[in-house]
Amino acid sequence: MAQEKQDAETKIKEAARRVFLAQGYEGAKMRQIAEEADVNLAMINYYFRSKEQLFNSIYAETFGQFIGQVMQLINEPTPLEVKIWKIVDRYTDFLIDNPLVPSFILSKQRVNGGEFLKDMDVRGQIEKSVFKKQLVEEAEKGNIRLTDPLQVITAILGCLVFPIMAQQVVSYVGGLDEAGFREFMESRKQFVPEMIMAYLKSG
Amino acid sequence: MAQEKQDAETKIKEAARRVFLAQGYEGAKMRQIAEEADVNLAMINYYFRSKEQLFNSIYAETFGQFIGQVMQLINEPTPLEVKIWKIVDRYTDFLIDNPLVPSFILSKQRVNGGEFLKDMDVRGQIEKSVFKKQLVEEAEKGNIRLTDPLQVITAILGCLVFPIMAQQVVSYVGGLDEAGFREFMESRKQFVPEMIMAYLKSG
DNA sequence: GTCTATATCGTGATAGAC
DNA sequence: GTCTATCACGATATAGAC
Repeated sequence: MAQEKQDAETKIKEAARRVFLAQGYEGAKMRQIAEEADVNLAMINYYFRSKEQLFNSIYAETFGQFIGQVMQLINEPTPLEVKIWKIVDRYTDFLIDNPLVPSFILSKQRVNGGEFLKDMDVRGQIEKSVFKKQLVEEAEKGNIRLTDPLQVITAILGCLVFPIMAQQVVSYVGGLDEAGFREFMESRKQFVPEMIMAYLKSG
Repeated sequence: MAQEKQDAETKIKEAARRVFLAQGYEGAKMRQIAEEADVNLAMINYYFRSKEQLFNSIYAETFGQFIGQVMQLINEPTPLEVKIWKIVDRYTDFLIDNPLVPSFILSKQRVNGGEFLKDMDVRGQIEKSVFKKQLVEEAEKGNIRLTDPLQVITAILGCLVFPIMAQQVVSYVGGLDEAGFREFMESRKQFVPEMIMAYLKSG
């Protein structure tokens, strides 16, 4: 019951987000967005000048949320092992709720993804992140092995993002229905942290 | 110097493969394929009846190669640990040479990917694969912990496929140029097997 | 701000000569 | 088999009334 009567701009953005996420830039049609927003086609060009600008607006927002999510998790002031479990847990939930986000972000990535990254200073953020510091400090203390933080982060993200993007394949191979796939992702919340910690504590 | 003068059908297929891989189904234009194949636009419709049939032809071929690659690696009659190192090594090389294949395969996946999987009996192949047998047998012998093979395979694939798909992001965050990224993937050939083995031998 | 009507162009596909 | 010319359609975008 929040706001039955949204303004046109909001309705357009929400519809555009749905359509772009599902169909991609080329696959998305302005007509479909207009229809789903329950708005005239001309209205979209009134609020946003073009399809491309509409897309960029959606993309920047989605990308920002995504990166913000990762940054926040990485910088939480909890001990390393607890944090890894928490990152995986929260991030998995996010992906289950937003399964189309990864492919959406990666789709335009090779076109102009670099700009967004620079604008948000993603590199600096990660460079000075609590997570990276912890990996170095714990290694110096001899609690874990010394590793490239980028390898670790990429492993965590890949282990969670990939099955989401390849849900159909994973489900088919494992003979899983929709509930079965969710179970698979749930048990991944345990598998992935255990794997990461096993590696860090080995060698 | 193999075949300077290819027949039109082959030239079209090769051009279509390049364009579809780079642009996706919607983004690819028949005119561009024709130009890159150095062939008239009408020729494409002569050999393949429509854009969709051309795409399906390319997709089936690419998907088949990809799955074949995985199947072959998984079924090699080498001991488990050696095999894991080998799978990662070969598969990484394949991805470096074909970085666009994963997103291409996953792009149409939610549309009709299921059919291809059934046609190739991917599920049966994996079910009776040497790799799965080995995971079970080694666990029974007490050499490794008991795990869901699907979790392990998904981890390996995710750890390798994700950085390839997200090359721009990874490179940016790590401050890597193209050579640096290749190095990153090379060192991943060691990181990933060590991580998997550390997990299997732990617990 | 919101609508209808329309301009303009790019697309996949085909007809038909050679 | 290969070409040129063209159709038919759907796309984005805009003009202009209200």
